[in-house]
Amino acid sequence: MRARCYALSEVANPVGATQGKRERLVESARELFHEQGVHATTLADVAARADVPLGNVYYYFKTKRDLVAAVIDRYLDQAGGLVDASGRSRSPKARLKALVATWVDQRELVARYGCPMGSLCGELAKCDTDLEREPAEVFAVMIDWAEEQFRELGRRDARDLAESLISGVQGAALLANAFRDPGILARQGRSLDRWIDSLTS
Amino acid sequence: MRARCYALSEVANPVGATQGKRERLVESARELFHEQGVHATTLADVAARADVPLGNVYYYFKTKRDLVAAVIDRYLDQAGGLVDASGRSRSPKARLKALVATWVDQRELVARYGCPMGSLCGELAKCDTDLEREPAEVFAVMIDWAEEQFRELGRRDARDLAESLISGVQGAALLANAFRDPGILARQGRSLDRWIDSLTS
DNA sequence: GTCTATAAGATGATAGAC
DNA sequence: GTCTATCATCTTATAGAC
Repeated sequence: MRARCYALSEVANPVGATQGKRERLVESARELFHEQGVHATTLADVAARADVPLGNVYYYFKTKRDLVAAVIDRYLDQAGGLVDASGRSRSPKARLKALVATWVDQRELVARYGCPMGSLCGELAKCDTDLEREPAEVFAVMIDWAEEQFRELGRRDARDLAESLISGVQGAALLANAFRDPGILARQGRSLDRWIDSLTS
Repeated sequence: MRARCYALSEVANPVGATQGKRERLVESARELFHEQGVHATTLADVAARADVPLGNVYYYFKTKRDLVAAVIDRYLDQAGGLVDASGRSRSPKARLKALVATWVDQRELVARYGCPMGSLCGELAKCDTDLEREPAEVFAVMIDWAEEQFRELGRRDARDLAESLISGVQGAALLANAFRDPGILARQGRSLDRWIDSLTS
């Protein structure tokens, strides 16, 4: 919902003076938060990557916290898109495996910097701002969606299974990052696929 | 190996003038890194909790990086102890479940601040220091140990299973932390227990 | 070994010209 | 709306008295 507000202001002035500066700032921040972490990323870093003067950042975001919130909103939208992208045409099992594949396909990036959402979540969970709980919403979107799929499979324990799935992906991402080894994510992805295939209603 | 060196200097002067100050500093740092994260924790914070004047910290640790390294070493020792603690008397399956229980028993703390080692690992993975890979050693100790247990069960795919186990625990810890819900860790712990029980050689 | 004071540098945020 | 200059603060680290 918050995301929509931001999007609207962009749409209202698509090629105007602001020229997607806000958009560039958010994307630059998202990348840098992933690569270096929120705390280690300065507003000067973000401004430089977005090719925007430092002082101008504050025109778009009153505080650094607001910029972080905007990045979370982008992930929220992305999670929604990820979930929508799994078309209704295929079977629930295929859809679940498609979700897992999203991480496996990005295993090089994940091994280098961790899961974008997972690492952001871990970092913000330790913050004193009012953002601690926000990234959990992103996971909630994915878990809810996975739960639906498991329910379509006729599983009563759909919620548990959904938590297991996301939990498995996130754990694999963490280990892959720790060891800088994309192979861990690939292997765990195959394990999860086999697990999904083996499920009976 | 690094851990032993530090320990020796303590043993050499168990109740001397330094009076375990170094020990207090490491333990305070460990707690604060867990609660707030490494980046957000200042040496002043550590000094205050350890009841040591700020300037004195630098007598024990030349840089903040060195203090972080000492905390990792403590986790390495702890991981070794955790693994040793699982006595040889019980079955491999019981030993594996005992490992899982270690996290489940601490679910309140994990839900609040995340897995101590997992969150440290995630944070350091993004660092530019030479410490990025260190926390992975802690996981390596646990994975190697779990692999042994699975091998005793006669599993050829012991390595994969060991990665799945630790990955499952870490993912559950991450979600529990994101949602501030110890229940997730409890449920995933039960799932992992059932999974271990269901394994055949 | 212990501690105070402070230097040196980085960073979030603001004021105000254009 | 845009951007420069700068303030105020925080944090690592050091110098040097005791």
